[in-house]
Amino acid sequence: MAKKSEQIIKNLSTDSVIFGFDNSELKVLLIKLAVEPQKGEWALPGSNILTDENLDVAAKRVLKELTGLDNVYMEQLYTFGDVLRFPLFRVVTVAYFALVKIEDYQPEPGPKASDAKWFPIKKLPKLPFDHIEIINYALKRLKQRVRIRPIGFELLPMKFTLSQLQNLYETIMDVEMDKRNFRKKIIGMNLLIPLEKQKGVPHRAAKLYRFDKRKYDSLKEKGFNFEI
Amino acid sequence: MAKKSEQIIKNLSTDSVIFGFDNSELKVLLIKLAVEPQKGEWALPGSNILTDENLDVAAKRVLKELTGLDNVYMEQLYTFGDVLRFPLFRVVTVAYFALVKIEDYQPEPGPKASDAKWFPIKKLPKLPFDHIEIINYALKRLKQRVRIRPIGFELLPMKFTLSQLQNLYETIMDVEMDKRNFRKKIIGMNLLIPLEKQKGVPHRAAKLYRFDKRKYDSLKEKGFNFEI
DNA sequence: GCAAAAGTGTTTCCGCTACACCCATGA
DNA sequence: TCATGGGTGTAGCGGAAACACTTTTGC
Repeated sequence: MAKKSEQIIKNLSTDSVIFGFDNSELKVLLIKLAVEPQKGEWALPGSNILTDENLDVAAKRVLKELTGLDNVYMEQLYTFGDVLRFPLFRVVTVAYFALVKIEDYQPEPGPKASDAKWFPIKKLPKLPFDHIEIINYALKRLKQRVRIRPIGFELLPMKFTLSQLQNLYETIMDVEMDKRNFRKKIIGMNLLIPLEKQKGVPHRAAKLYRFDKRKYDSLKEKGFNFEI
Repeated sequence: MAKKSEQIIKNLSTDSVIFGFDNSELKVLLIKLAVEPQKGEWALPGSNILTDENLDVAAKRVLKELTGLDNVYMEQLYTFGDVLRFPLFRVVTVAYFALVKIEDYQPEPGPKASDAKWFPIKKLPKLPFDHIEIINYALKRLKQRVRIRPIGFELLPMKFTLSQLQNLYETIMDVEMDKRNFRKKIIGMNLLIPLEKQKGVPHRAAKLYRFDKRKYDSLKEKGFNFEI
């Protein structure tokens, strides 16, 4: 008999849009469904919520179970509940979005997924249910968030160059930026800690930086606004 | 026997934070619960969602049933699902926030509510469950939204003066603004249509305006950003 | 005529934009 | 030595902020 802790809420699920960035493209992590219906189709990682499990916890658990990912930036996105979104019965899904340092992570599908793979946001496969709508909503949210909160760093390796950072912003926001102005602005915020230089690149080595989260947190309390 | 359309989803509900503005204070509409548990307590209007009813539709229906309100600005806020938020069993609630022209509305409690009343946001009664948390979240969202989308107008009468508008912004955002700068900015957006003057006020009569929604919608398509 | 709110311009300042060339490194 | 990206400063413009007095109206 199932323990109480493994009872699921029948009409509720969680789905996550996981973004990664590989220095040139924004990507989304999808899993190949291993169970009917829709077996074999690529979809957002998602599953049911347990009756004694908080929503955020459920989202994290599902992510871990299906993709192996742990300890990533996650934020509740929106709740999608169209009556017809799931064909068999009514399922309302609380969607989350997650940001992953793509280099740190090699997809490892869990037991309920037969595969897990990064897809460029511009070349997504056909997706079941309303998953494409959820991804589009997440992308819209990401574009907004990245401008006003320093969450872009969640998509970069711990140590990154200013060019990588600029490239990230340009890709997500789909604009071109002036290199000097971008650097002035970022450096002016005093939230980056300069580190050593790159090595082994076939051009002048760039300085590496890391994001000073502690400083940001304390500035934020004093009303500082991150904005690019 | 209940029609299929009246089956409820047991573990899901919707709650709404309804804001109103009476020219000096921001207020929230609460209802007095008419059924156990918590009978007699003031709370956010909320109820179950039906199995064949979209979330937005449910939120609107519940609002109408409990408060008589119809045709108001509504937006999904966040989904609150703490395991312990409801004492009897697990209930996840999809919260909405609504903006109401307070002058147009005299509270009329529906059959499931024994009373409905506006409370100043700074003088709320003790609320059950996590309702205070939901209100605080809604307030935070309102403060953000009002700066970047012209939804403040939803809180004012159709015809309003610039001072009323400024007062609304000052109250919501909890700041003081310079009258001349405020007027320059607002008028400069060209989104207000000047109307006749006030009558019967014990001081110089102010010009009334109304918000040009059509114009805003077409500007928005061209990429215009409302921002105060 | 007085109280109360409406209405109105100008100056200053700061941040955003535009813009082009030299440097370091590995191949 | 060449290809590739790294790194740097300044001038001009425009929008934001600061600031105070006159006007209209009802009582």
